[in-house]
Amino acid sequence: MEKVDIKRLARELNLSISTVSRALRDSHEISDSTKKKVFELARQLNYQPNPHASSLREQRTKTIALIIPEVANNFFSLVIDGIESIAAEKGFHVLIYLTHEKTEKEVEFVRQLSNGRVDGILMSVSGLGQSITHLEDLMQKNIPLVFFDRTPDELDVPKIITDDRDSSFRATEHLIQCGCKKIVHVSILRQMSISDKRKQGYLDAINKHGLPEMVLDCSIDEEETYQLIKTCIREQKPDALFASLERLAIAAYYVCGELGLNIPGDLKVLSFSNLQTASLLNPPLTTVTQSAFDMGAAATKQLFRLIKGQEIDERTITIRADLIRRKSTSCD
Amino acid sequence: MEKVDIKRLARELNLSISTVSRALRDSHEISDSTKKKVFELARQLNYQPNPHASSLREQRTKTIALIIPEVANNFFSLVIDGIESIAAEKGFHVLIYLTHEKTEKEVEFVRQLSNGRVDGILMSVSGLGQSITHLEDLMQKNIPLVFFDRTPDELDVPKIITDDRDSSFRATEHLIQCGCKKIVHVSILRQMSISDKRKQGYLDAINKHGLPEMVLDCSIDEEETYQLIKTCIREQKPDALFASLERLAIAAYYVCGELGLNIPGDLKVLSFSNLQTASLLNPPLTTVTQSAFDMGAAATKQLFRLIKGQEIDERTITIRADLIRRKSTSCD
DNA sequence: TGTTTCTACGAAAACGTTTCCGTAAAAAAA
DNA sequence: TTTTTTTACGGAAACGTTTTCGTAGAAACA
Repeated sequence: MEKVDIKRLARELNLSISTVSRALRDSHEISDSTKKKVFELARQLNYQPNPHASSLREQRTKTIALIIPEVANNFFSLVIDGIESIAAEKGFHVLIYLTHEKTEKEVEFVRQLSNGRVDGILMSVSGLGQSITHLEDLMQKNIPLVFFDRTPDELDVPKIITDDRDSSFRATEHLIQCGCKKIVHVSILRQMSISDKRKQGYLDAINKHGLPEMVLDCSIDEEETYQLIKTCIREQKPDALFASLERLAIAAYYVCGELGLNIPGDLKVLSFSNLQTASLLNPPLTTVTQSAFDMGAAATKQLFRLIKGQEIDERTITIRADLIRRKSTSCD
Repeated sequence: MEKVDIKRLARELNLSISTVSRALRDSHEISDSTKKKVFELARQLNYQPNPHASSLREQRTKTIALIIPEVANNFFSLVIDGIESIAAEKGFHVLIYLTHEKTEKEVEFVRQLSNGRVDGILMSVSGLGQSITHLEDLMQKNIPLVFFDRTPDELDVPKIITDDRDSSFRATEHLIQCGCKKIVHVSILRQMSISDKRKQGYLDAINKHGLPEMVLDCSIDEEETYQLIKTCIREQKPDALFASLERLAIAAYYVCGELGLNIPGDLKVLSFSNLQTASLLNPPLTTVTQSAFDMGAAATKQLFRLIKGQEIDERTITIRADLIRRKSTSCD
């Protein structure tokens, strides 16, 4: 089957390549009659322009890249949904890269993207607190770049974030209103600004009400985390556990199962989470739920503004998270 | 900041473009001394080749496309993980497309990919039973193509599937062994071969044991599905519900909550599902769990074989699903 | 010494587009 | 009628690579 490119169309129609190209792009320089002929043949042969040739010539790719730590995670899945909805609408393609929380991978991906592969990059950084020179390099190259959720504080870049401190504060006050006196905040990845903000919201609420600060920093390792939580619950006997991440709450549920503790009777549990089945858990889990889809959509819209060269008014967009009260923190 | 391309390297080193290109690709035609010089400068200036120029010239892109119905779904999230793990290993890039179960979108994506954008395509089809001419077109163009999970029976293509019939049979027998006599199989998207196979496994087991066939076909609409399940449970009073899809089991859980039915006392529930939190539900849900990560990885490996032009021995790879027994089908 | 074979490199074509520039013929203006 | 403008198109350069082909000079061989 012979290849179908512009050259072929031109040959079959006895036209020049330039004329065919212009006809396809509906240029005013081409007469309606030839346009019609070109369109007709293109349709017949199912002509599709070679995107790499176009990208090379036009110096734009209609493609964006998404770099995230992981995908098997309700938050990021929903974010992808939001991103895709906007990208598809604009006819853009989306490349996806998973760092698995490894900065080296992030550095490598960024390097790969630094020479015209994409028109812009959306990113939720892995392991913050690490070196950010690769991100600075990217900015220097003037590649449109938008961060979401996990953003580097050190850089002045467009970002989409959750009201982490405030929602954490509200969540903590919810626990306090339920009568909890010993609330432990469980967190991970201490280098992440987002964890810090959540912890800060907790601390602010705790201090406002004169309660004791109880903070547990876990590691990345699942098993170690499980043991830490177990020891904490057994020895410190908190009456509420506020998890900064979904997987920490899951671990807490298992620990309670093992220790024979009743939720919410013995321990109230609350977590940042995007679990769709939160209300089906035993017991239904009270969550602080981020609008993940909206964050993805907002980030993408912002990125398109940058790509189009438009000035952006708000460099930081904050999207409110909702506290959804369920049985794991019920008061009776 | 001046652009850094091969031309720039050549100019600064007083070499020709071809020599630089060859040096970068470590050709034996270039002396070690010049190679060293070229590498050094490339490193200094952080040279990255323009991928579109390479793709255009080489007629290969080191990019694959993934077309799936949705991403906010545990199964597909894990599949993506599996795909990415293999792709990253080979230095390939992954484009992601979501059809949201709409065949029109699938057709459009396929059209967009039909002219050299990618080296191959991985796909789980949307709404089977629809027209498949767009897939036939793709095959005619000789674009490497591998299907997984939801595959079109009509086409002779490489595919990765679950042992849907067999695992469904085993699951149904598990319910029967628990003493269930009125087992209803709930399914959706009746045009999907995968649904058919699951239903067939159920029917085979039911008939083998001389029990009544009870089949409920739901629609895509969430609310309608909910009502159908509710009516079915109330009027037909099954003692077990076998859901072909995760979301149907979720709906069943809600229905039972509303009707005040006890799981597993009044109704045992079992479902195909990749929910990570299945064991934390109330009650823990017995699942038939596909090895989603492995399916993604296997599909990608298969695709790479096609891309390399290797003959593939097994055109259909079946990956076994596991029945994980939990409390929702407990016998006591 | 003369001939052949390597070695190491340069010129240029090619990949498939888009667009700048140029120009006949037709139309409009003078 | 002559001049100017417009219309509709063709030629060729350009995007940044890779690779084919060609060739000086060095090395090997006779």
